[in-house]
Amino acid sequence: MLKNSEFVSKLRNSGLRPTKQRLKICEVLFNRDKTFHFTINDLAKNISENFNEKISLATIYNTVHAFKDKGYLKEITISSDKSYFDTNITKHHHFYDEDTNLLIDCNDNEIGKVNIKNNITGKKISSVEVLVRVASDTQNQD
Amino acid sequence: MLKNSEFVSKLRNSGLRPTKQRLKICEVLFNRDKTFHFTINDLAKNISENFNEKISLATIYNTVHAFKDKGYLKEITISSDKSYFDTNITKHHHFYDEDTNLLIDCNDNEIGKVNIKNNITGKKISSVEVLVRVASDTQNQD
DNA sequence: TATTACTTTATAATAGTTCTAAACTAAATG
DNA sequence: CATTTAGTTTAGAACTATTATAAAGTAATA
Ligand SMILES: [Mn+2]
Ligand SMILES: [Mn+2]
Ligand SMILES: [Zn+2]
Ligand SMILES: [Zn+2]
Repeated sequence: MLKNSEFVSKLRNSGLRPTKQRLKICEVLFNRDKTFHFTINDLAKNISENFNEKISLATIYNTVHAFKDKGYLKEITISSDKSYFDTNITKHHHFYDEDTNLLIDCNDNEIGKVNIKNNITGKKISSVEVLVRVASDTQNQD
Repeated sequence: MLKNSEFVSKLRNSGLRPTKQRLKICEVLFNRDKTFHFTINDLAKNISENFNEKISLATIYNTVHAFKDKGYLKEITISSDKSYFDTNITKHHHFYDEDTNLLIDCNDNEIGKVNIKNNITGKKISSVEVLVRVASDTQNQD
């Protein structure tokens, strides 16, 4: 639940100018109680339907990628034709509901720590992500 | 290391006609000692460069998806713009080398069993996949 | 205020993938 | 074996998510 002036500083501190478009996107993404997952398309739709402002799709892409690069968003890839972004930037894992196409955060009550016994020689681990695909009992359960 | 007549039965048993194109793709994918990972593009290139036969890209897509549906291939999604297929259809996890863009299989010596304590109510787990991204020490380590 | 660097925008380009429909071929039928 | 049927391959078009372009606009700076 941040407010406008805080977004201005946040952007300035990141070397990003606080433009009208970026502030609107900040508001939509970060001015909430809970984190959430979205696609670029979700975000574009949200802005065009719920606000009078129009932000070009290119700007939405640019801004989301800029926010990702600055570490304010994480990208989660589920299927090759859809990319999700996550306002929860802490290390966490996901359930993916194949019936609803929704991502659901896991916490440590749900998935224990992943035990990596051996890493590739000469390489550093940049991330560890678990994806648990779920579907209703009556569906195709590949 | 299967041979042609075995591929013919395998395809027939799956309800797929053993066409020249499918048998060639079987040979390229399954007539080897070790499993491996590939993209559609890798496969198309492999066939066009190493064999005299020409298989249309549409057929390669069709066949790879048919093989996936029959459970002879697994699909692994790393990034939204590239989809990998895996001839190793056992449950296993992956390292992804961000420097080389290569997928590397993990076995139980490398990643312990993932402990899922609570699943979503009313849903069945269809898969559990761990992806460990690695990069060389000197790279950007997000 | 004037200058500069960055940003937004519409639109074009790109690339992976899927669709289409005609030609082709394996399997089934008689 | 000849015919019929259903499944398959193919080139190319279409589709869709994403990125590139370059001109107009805006924030920061001098
Ligand atoms: Mn795509
Ligand atoms: Mn794409
Ligand atoms: Zn999340
Ligand atoms: Zn693998």
